Amino acid sequence: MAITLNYYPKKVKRFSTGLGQDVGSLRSMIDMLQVFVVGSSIQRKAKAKMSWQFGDEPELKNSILNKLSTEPVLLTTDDLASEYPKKTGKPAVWKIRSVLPAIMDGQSIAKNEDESIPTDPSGNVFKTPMRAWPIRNFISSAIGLGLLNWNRINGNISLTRLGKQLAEAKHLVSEELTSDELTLLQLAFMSYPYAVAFLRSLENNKDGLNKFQLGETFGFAGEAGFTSFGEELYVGALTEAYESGDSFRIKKIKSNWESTSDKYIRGIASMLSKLKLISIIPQPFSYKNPKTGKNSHFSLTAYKLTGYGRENLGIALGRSKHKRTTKIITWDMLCTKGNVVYIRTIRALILMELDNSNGLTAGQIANKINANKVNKMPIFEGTTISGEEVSDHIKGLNGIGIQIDTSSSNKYVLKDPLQDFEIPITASQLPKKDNVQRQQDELRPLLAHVDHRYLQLVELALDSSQNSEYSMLESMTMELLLTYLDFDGASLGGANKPDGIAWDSDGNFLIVDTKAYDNGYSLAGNTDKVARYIDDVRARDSNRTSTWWTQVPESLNVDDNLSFMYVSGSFTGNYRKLLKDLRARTNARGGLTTVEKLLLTSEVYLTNNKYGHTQLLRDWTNDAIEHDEYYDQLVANI
DNA sequence: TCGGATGAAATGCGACAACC
DNA sequence: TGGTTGTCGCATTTCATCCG
Repeated sequence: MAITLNYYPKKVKRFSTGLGQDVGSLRSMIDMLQVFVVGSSIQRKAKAKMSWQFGDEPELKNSILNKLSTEPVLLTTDDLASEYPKKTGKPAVWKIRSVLPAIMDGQSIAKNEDESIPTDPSGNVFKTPMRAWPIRNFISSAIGLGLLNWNRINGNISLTRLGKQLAEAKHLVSEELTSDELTLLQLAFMSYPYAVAFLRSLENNKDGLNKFQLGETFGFAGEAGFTSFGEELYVGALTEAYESGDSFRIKKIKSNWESTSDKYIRGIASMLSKLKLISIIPQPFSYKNPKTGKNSHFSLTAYKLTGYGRENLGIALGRSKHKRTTKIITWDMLCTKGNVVYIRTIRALILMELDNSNGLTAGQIANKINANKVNKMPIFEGTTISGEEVSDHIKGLNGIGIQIDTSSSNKYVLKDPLQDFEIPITASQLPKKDNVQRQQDELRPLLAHVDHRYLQLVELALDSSQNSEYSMLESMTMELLLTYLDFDGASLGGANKPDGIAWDSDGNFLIVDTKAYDNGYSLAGNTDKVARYIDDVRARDSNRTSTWWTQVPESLNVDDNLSFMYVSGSFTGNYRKLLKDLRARTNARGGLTTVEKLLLTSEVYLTNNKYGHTQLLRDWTNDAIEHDEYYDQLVANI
């Protein structure tokens, strides 16, 4: 499924992705990408500047330098953009405490707090570093453009494949783009919904549109976070100022009368024009000149589609022979201000329902959302969605560049393929979600290599009604071990036999006991059984009732290399003492493994080459049994 | 103007009190 | 008494215009 609901146990770093207010220079954007390329010229420049400009935090500096030379380069927003706080009325601090300020210049000459001018080691004055906020906007836009990845769990930012291509393309130092860069960036922008929306608005306007006209339909128009001054107000005030000949007021209006949406549009326009997709033209407005009494005119900047723009729009919209581009949507783009979790969730669910259908009416979408399991979440606070609300949201989604058409039967149809994205929900927002789904949602984003059907283990481990001699929990657990974790062995089941046995080419032998209990598995009364199995395989006595041990290769040293493992959803009772007794009694390593731990260790095993059977068996038989005792460490290794 | 810059509002977060 | 909720003050994030 393209859109998934993921549950996060812990707080995740907040970072608003998709749009950027202050992004103008594409050269800075590309330079930023090169920071992620070990040994690139930009990296060398960054390191050189960090050597004298970095604040007095050697550990922080070394940590960043280390990350810069470790492939793949992974940096958090703090590593990339944090700054020393600015004091009101004083110049921004020129000392840096992150990497991007080292290569991204601000607009003014660096000043000390007392307004004196510092010099660099060569004795020259230098530009003050770009502030953290504009830098964050660059990162945010690069994520929206599919050039950078942002990992919500650990906050790491890394290059995408396209980002790497662009970072390694032929470069210039000036703002001018090489043809390689132009090609790659045009491709990126045609997957960037805002840019497509922008071009689409211009398509049928031969005379071009100014930022206010574009603002009427741009983004979630009119919402907080997408405010526009509006053409009427702006042009009206400017006409008045011109007619009264008030040049101070003219200047004031021109430089200050701009709101969020207007700013976004100017930024996107600036980039699209550098990509040759639009041209910038003057749009005249007439007024009566106060001195001459004749009609005169002033101009606003307007934007017009170029031939390249029309061509690329055709690619984005899948016209003629082209296939529609996949549009990049992030959860964070779906609302920026106010009750964001609620609104983003609703909008994401609308997209999800449309993505899963060939067309739905507003009422049908509302019904589906109201019936959705996540509707039990407190973030919905028991409210229900109406068809009218759905229609409003869809209008906004069209505004950010996702094309949702209305069919003749009043059905909404999603035209764009969407890149996979997630609806992230954190623990505090979901206190009462039932255990199974909650834990599955929590694990899902962590499991990149383990097949997600094994998430069923979570459900099976808690459902004691499923217990039988040949339980699903047992067979799935053994299937995981034998199919994915490179063990040989068998799923046995039945009386007087272990649930499962496994061994590997290193000579390790493992007895697996699984049991499903909704309230946790207690070892009390369940240790004798496993002790007997251990004795069985060591004794190899053919007179015993069960001779399951004949399946175990005789080459294995079951006296020294035998381990046992209990698998369940959770464990209760005084299991530490019972486990210790059992280990001593059998002289074997052994432990209790929750299905969560089983899945996480499996993921680590499949992810990390250095984590083999030795580490796997150690983790299955150690004393880290409760969630808090293993979770952080395992997740850190994924 | 372009390409960011900025003070302040909005929001999050830890700690500790208060309240079932 | 224990677990949840309220709140106070500080920290971080994001706005909404501002500006050299």
